[in-house]
Amino acid sequence: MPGKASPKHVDPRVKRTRRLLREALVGLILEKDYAAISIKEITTRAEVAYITFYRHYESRDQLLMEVLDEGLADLRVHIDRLAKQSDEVALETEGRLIFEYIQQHADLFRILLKSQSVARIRSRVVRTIATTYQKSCAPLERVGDRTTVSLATHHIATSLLSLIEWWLEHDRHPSPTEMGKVYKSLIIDSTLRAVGALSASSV
Amino acid sequence: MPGKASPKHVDPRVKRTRRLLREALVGLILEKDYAAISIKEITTRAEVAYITFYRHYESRDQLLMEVLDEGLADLRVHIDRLAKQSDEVALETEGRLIFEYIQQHADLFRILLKSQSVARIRSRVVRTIATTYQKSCAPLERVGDRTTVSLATHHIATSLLSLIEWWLEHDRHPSPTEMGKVYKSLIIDSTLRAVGALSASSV
DNA sequence: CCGTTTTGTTATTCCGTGTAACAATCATGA
DNA sequence: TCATGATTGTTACACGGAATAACAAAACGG
Repeated sequence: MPGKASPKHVDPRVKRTRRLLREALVGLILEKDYAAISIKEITTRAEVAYITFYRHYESRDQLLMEVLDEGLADLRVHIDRLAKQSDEVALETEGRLIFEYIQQHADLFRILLKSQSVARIRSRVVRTIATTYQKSCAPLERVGDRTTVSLATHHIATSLLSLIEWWLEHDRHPSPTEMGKVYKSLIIDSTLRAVGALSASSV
Repeated sequence: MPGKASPKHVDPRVKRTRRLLREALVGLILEKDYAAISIKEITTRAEVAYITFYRHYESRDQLLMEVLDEGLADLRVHIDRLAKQSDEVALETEGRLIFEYIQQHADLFRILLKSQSVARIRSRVVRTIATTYQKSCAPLERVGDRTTVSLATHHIATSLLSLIEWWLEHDRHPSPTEMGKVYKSLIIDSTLRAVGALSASSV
């Protein structure tokens, strides 16, 4: 993680202010369209002076990034933990666990999907998920062709996000167990089979 | 198409103004971020008075809708024409034709994908494509389960958009012929196979 | 407790939105 | 062709948010 060094003891006022601003933004995103949220609205809800926002962030997007980075780091840990078991545990179970996790963190995912409307953030999330699968999915590692791997991981990442979006929009109707089956057959199995067919015919 | 009746003879000044505004927006979207485009910028480039914009559109998004509706109507005609041949022509060829079409209309698709950052517009585009496949894809019509069909068409639509995005970002590197193979195996074949497996196990 | 840092208050500048009134221009049919 | 209605341009205005500046008040940390 390239960036500024993280000092051990941050001023408690700074920690508090940043937390209040993050919480305010999260609340607002769940209530209304992200594009319609003003800095003033954020600071008012956070019970913080207007200028204080600019003392910590350059823009609304930067604050959103910080919020999502926290959530994605958590998600990544979760997926990585699952990936280590992927040889033993069936893919169907892996899928079920993913959707159970989403169910428990529905708010985070609503924010994540809502903020897909910000192009930069969307591509960042896609890249994060794609990288995770590239590292964790053994069959993909064995494919030599870089283009095919790029295509496949991109497809998996966007398809998974799309599937999650569809699920949340349908009030999480099919159970996580059923969604696990969908995840396995529609996303993972399908992609791996297609990758096999494509690398055989040398794309 | 529900809406206001379309009179045969529109005032030429109105036609001209709306065309100028559309062209100005298209040019601007190709140059910079959609969110950063102001009404003033649009009217200035269109060489039209500021207030004239509001005499024709309620918002920037509405103008963008009009731009995309034109392009999507064209695309839809193209896809429908392909669909009618889909029994005779192989899916691989259908995919090749789609990507050749995209290559010829790269600007339109760049705009379409860029404007995905507007949530409302994105879901509208997804719905349009999904509906097209629902009507034209024979194997999907035979599936009784409405949830599965909804899931499958949504998956096809978002996957296709995602694939197009990936392709344009990679400078249209694999040829349309190769992309046709990808389209067939990664999107259509995969989805249909998965749908078969899922409806068999009754999702 | 005192110096440092952070936060709050107030004011200011700039820019975009959206509306209104009136003048000028254009289109069209009698 | 020319009179009438519709469209466009010009100017002005109110409103709100973005972003910055200067100074006062409060809180931290040693």
